[in-house]
Amino acid sequence: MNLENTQVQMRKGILEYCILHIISRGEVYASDMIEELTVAHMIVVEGTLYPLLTRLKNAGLVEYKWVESKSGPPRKYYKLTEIGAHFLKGLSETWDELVQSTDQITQKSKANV
Amino acid sequence: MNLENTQVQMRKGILEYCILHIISRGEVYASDMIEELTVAHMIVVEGTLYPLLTRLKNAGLVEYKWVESKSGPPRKYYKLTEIGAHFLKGLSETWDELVQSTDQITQKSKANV
DNA sequence: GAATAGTACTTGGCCATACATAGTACTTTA
DNA sequence: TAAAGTACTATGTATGGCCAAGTACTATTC
Repeated sequence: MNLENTQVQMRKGILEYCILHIISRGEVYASDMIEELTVAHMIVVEGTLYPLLTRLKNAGLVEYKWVESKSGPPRKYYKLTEIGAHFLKGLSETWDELVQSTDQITQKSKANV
Repeated sequence: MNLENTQVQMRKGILEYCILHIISRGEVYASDMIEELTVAHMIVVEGTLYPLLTRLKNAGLVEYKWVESKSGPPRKYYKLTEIGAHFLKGLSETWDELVQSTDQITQKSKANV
């Protein structure tokens, strides 16, 4: 039980939420997502992202289309489905509640952080 | 992939953080913790909490003493060790950063939620 | 045009954790 | 002594992040 591992555990589920949000803002492919997550200091590697995207696809939350690239193989550009948009809404509420519950326990208030 | 399962995934790791916080505020035993978590709308069941406490104990983050009860078997009253207090501090920073990163991606600011 | 490098996506295995469920142990009460 | 309640323990399942290796396509270089 080390700090690094706990950080990994904390990311679970949250990553899915973040990915859906990124996709909801416009069509993107995997490398775009990794870059955006990295900018936000949420490190993600390919081996995490690609399986996640496949799960989202299989669950019908996202869909993609192949787009040819000038510099390499074609890319999968993702966008949300209606189901995905609905799911994301529910997830947002869950996240907000979770943050609120955690703040309550850790005795922080969102107002003065 | 349903909402309920994702909620479970979101809780992973965060629960450990909350438990350490609760213990840091004074000596408590398992039922106290479950009650406090329930009040904060973070549902936890015995099968989750007890193994977690055992992990924390084995990692040296918490210690306990047996206290006899007037109504039932003796209870384990937990408190943080020095290592645990230090660990909790690191976890707090991780959590704050994670919330911040997520807010950035979801385009919320903590100031006006 | 064959070899090399770069980009994008895929797959299999490992580990940690939440949860359900069943079980153990102790105390009080009838 | 049996029954009920409380506290803790143990086992098995499923999920998901991560590592590492691999596949496939394109462009570049000789």
